[in-house]
Amino acid sequence: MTGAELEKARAEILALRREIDKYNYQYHVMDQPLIVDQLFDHLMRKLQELEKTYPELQDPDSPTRRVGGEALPTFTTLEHRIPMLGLENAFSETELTDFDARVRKLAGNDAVEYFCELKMDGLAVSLQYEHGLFTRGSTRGDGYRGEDITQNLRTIRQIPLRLTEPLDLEVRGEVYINRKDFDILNRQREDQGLPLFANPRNTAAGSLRQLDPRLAAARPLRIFLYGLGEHNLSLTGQSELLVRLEKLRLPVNPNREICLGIEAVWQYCQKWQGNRPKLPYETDGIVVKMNSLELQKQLGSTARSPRWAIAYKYPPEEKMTKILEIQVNVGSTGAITPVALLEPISLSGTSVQRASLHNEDFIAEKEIMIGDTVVVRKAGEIIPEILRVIREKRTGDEEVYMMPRQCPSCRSETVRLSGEAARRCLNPSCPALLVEKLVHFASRRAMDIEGMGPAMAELVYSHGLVHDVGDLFYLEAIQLAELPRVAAKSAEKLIEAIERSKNNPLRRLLFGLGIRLVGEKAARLLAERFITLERLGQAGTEELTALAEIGPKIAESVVSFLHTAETKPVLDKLREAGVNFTEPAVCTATANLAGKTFVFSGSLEQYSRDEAAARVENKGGKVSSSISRNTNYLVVGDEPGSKLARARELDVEIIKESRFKEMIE
DNA sequence: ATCCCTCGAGGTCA
DNA sequence: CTCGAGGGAT
Repeated sequence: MTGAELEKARAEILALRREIDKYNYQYHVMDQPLIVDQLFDHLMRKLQELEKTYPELQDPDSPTRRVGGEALPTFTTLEHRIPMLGLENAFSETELTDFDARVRKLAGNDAVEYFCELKMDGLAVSLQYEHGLFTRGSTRGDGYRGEDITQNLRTIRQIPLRLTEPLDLEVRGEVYINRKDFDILNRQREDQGLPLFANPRNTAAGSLRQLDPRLAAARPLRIFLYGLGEHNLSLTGQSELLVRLEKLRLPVNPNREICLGIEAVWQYCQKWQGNRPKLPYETDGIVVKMNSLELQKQLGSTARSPRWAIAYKYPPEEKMTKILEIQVNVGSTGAITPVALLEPISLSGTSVQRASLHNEDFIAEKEIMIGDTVVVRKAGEIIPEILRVIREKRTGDEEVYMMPRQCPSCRSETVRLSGEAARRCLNPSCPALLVEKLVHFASRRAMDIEGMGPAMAELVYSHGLVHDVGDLFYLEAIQLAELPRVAAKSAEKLIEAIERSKNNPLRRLLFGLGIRLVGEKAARLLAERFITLERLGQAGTEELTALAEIGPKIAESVVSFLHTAETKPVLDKLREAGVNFTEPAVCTATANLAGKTFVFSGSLEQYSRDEAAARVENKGGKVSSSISRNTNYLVVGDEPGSKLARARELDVEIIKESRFKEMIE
């Protein structure tokens, strides 16, 4: 092969790629096919052949390489350098007006220029481009870290693998599926005898979580981009930003508008609420942002959401159905919760068959009877909720419901402690309660023992292998494999998972023990303060109450748990088995401030400068005494000095003590 | 009074 | 994935 030949091939390949990218864009983003499909396929085949002949000319951003690579064994997580926060919700005009009032107060008194766009009912994702090349993409996750779904995102034809400019940029948007495409997909599945999908949103979510990108490629995923993460574009307004994204050939929703003042926003909301069924995709509301990026920055964010934006949510669909029966569940705290079993109805795209009745006061207040016809809706489009009874529909066959006086599991008497809404089973050896405790102990946020879900917990308990969480650590694979429907392989895996869990930090153990009122937050606080379980055990209520955010109730609950007769044997078993009872001083998993430099100005309420500095360094960050371009955050306390102005000059992010506290915790 | 945590809830898809 | 009631802390 001569050099000239290679050069010729290179030129041809580049031209082909550019051409295909153009047609792709016209077809998938602009919805205006410029050429017939056969011609497009022909070009693709030609490119594929050329790339096969000249492997040295392969390129990861070639249109032939959208579906590449192997199925992943598992997803890895990616950190969002700038958190992907959710939005606060507004459910009425009043709540929008309240939002407007807050914004005007913070930004000055004029009518605010708002940027309104449709809220897509899909999944938020982040796309990273380096020098204009698509390198990484992830889900929103908890807002701070998401899953790396690069391979799947690459299969979405609307996402350019190369931008029209060589920019470093993180764009954020929503992946969704058109209603029509969803119907076609379901018809295909019907033909293939596969189970049908329930709605576009969950299908999109499931598709992005496919480990094999070829499966994701077969789903009709689409995307609209609407925001930025890290970037260095210079822009002044939200609407300008979207135009800029369009120029980069990123797909952007055209149904957007600038509205001057909140009345105009409300009209926009109503207009699109009316037009909702006409849209080719599903929307669940309107996103309202301040258009000025300058003002956005000025208003900043709270821990969970920006102050300069709100999501107006359309009122949820309501339907009538019948209560067939009322069931009671026993929770891991002994709380007995009634649940209504409903005649199945379809609501917001899913089938609804159950709804929580919370407690007996709820039932009494709504005057709910078995057999009643009730109005149901999905709160936030997710959780089924009973709104009210239609009394006119009563036939006289309805039955009054009484919460059971005896625990459905162990028959011991249920009681309602004064001041509590829940009726509880107080029998510490109630089977339902013990199984729930096992499940909680093994759950992901607690000891994270994979394979010990409700079914397995029930199995090992009912076969007498495990009576409390301490017994878990004495299980043997052989015992498990003898249980019905448990294979040798899964038995071994479970034993391994149990073994691994011995190394968990104390906070997970504390949380897992299921001490009343001690959730993740309190468990962590206690673990970090006392370091070992022994030292926590020596603490009295006064010492605990002295801690911020631990009051008398939590303190009492902790002390009584640790000293009650039932606890000791469990802790002995855990200790004997070699379960870790200490909290590691520096947790590398949370060393999330690596490479970040902090500067303080003004006095902090909760920490001395030294303490604050120690916390930052503990997490891998650095503290400096003067502001420079390299400073990542200025933490301002009471009466900040000249550093504040300097930080504004240099565009250093300014955070309050509360935000700082979150970062170091 | 307010903010935020705890706890229990449902449905879908992997 | 997400909500809502209850309740603790301040």
